[in-house]
Amino acid sequence: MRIALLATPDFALPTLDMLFRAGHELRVFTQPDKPAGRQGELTPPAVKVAAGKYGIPVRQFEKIRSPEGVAALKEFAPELMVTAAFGQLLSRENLDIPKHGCINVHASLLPKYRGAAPIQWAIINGERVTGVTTMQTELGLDTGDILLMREVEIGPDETAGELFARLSALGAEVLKETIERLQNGALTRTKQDDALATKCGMIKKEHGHIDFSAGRQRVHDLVRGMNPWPCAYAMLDGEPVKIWKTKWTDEPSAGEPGKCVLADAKRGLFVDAGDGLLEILEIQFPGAKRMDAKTALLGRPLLGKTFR
RNA sequence: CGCGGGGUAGAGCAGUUGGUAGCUCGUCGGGCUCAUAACCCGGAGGUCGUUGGUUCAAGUCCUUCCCCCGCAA
Repeated sequence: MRIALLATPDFALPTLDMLFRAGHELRVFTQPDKPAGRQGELTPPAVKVAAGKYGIPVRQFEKIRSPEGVAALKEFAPELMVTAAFGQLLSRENLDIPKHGCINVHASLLPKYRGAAPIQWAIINGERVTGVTTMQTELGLDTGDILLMREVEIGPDETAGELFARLSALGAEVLKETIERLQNGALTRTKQDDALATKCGMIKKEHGHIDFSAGRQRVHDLVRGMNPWPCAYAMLDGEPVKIWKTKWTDEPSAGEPGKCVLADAKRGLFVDAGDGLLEILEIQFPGAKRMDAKTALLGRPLLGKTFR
């Protein structure tokens, strides 16, 4: 089938790979190169790089809704359009180009977690289960009819990065099956129950500020959900300290949330999280590299200090 | 040249107004103990990122370059 893939970051790489191997006639539409890194070098989207390796033609648009974008799509004349973490809204004009319309791969169990960062929010909110949904793209934000859905359990210590990797692979699988059913005429549509819908926005750095009075589980969930980006943090002596990894303990609270109740290079770093102690396994101080807490403790006396 | 922080023993950090380097852990040897993430004694280990300079003397001041980290994008 002739398919236009609209995608940008590495979430879509397994999908790109799958479509390529399945032998579809592909063209990739993605975002323009953008400044990234310390030097602000112009960096191409991950999908563009990968497509280049496969020899798949790539077009880049600031707005696929623009006349230029629409014209480029029409020129390719796809039978199907696929979006996966594209990062742009589509117009009616875009959607009407392929006869099969557009299928979106979304990393949540719709109608829950419509929006930008479903994987991270699912973890931050302490969800035990999430998944991937393929849906018929409509104008609303992730509101179209559900085509296929697959669930996965979220591990108690799983990070957003780890779940991201699993769901991006799963996304490719689900899309593969969705396309096969489409070709066999075996695809069914299910309307979303808007009453059950929840929305999530983009993750901002401020969301990572840890409130140690929130309890062990909520802090742990936040740390997992913000890993690897942008990483949860707390203020110590007026400076932001990143908390990369934590571990639940059964030790009782000392009644002073944020306080380093135990800070020993051999035993580890234990912080009061309101309803008990949470062990900090990996930490990163300003200007320093990320390291395990016991190592960091060798040169920094944290006992008695308080994270705010 | 976007802004800022940093490169000191295997690891993490200190090193004040410039005067040939300390701490914690690890490591090696010995001791104590029923035992230990415990304790005691002793030892090894550093051309202080790199280049050039100032000085009687530089980890500590100035300079070149390299690398790491954060912010901003």
